[in-house]
Amino acid sequence: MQQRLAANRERILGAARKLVSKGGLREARMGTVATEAGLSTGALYRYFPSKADLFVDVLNAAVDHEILILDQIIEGPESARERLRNAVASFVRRALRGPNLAYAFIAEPTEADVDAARMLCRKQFGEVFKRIIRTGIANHEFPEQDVDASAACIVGAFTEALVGPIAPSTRGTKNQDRLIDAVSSFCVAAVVGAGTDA
Amino acid sequence: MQQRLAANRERILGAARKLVSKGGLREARMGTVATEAGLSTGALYRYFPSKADLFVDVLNAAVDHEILILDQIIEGPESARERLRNAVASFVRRALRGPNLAYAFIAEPTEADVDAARMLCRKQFGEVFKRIIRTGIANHEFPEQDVDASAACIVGAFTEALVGPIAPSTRGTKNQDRLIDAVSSFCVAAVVGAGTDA
DNA sequence: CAAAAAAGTGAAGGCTGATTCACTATTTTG
DNA sequence: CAAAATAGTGAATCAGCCTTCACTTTTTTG
Repeated sequence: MQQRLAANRERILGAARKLVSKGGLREARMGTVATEAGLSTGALYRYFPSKADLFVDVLNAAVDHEILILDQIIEGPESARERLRNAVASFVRRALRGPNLAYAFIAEPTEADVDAARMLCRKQFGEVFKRIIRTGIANHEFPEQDVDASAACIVGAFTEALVGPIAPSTRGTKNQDRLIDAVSSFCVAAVVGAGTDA
Repeated sequence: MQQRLAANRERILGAARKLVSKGGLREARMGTVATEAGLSTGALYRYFPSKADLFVDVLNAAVDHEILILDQIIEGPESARERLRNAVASFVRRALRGPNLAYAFIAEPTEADVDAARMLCRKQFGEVFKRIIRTGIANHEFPEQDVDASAACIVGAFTEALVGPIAPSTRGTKNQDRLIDAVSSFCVAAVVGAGTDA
């Protein structure tokens, strides 16, 4: 019975995740989540106090997972340049593969409450990249640069390349690999060469 | 009397612009626009068939203006690298100065209708950057690269650096200049060095 | 097993905000 | 100037959705 409850909670989160990854927050209705989870709308409110709470949970779970993976890459033994490249490539690859959850999510503002959480998540991603950049500067792989700005640019760059309207079509594994490579090359080159031009 | 009408239309557009640049689309209500313009809500609908139409007009006007400026820079006589740098710097500078209209705008999705327009605008910006990149590749200033991806990355990068939550605080002219420089250096370095790392 | 507690239901309520419309005010026209 | 046309008003309407709640069903407890 405890199990039933826990299972329900999971089913709700799963349903919410699924809906977001399909149509974005914009199209995620509480009613649909309920149906998808096999419950009534009212029941949702025994598990989550509000829509915002539910989706903030979904968001955080997804992002935490992603951050964990990035952290591992960042901690690796390779050169900073290599780690930076891997981090970006990994993020992009995962975004293209899996049902693009965190990604559509990260790019799409909505109600103020969820939005606050979203911003925090982007900041978290930024922090990860700041870390590698600092490391690289410390051991002279990268030139001195505005770390905050560079991190913001990196996050912005791959986000736009992934979900933005400018994004090239990502049909086919061939194109995906090409995109992964293009985006990570872009970011690496930017960080390696930043400041050069000042 | 024709004048009165034209003037009203302008006042409405102006009010809408003002509200968006202050609080974003999210907080722009038709009623507020009306008040701000010195009219009643009903009157707005004699000038624009719907909220979406009104704001699409506002968006397009702002973006057209911006594109025009970018185009001029792109057409200039400098090296491709120089023009790229100038284009990015100009965009960022203008965004930081003026009431950040197009910018908050470009970054913030809403109803499907307006959103479609927003995506088109981003695409337009992308096109401009593709153009310089192609030029630079043609005369061997830049290495071969995925032009679509690079353009997407550029637009994403400066957008995030400007309005994203990662964006460093831009209080003070000093910081602003620093940011302008950091972002344009980042983009130039990326394009100049892209592909190097493949 | 009966009573109490907990979980679940889904239609009704409420809120926010765009859009409409019956009406008034102003302007044009003959 | 009277009549017709056009502009403008703003309260009422409508729509979408989240949230609540009076009630039913299931589970726990003594």
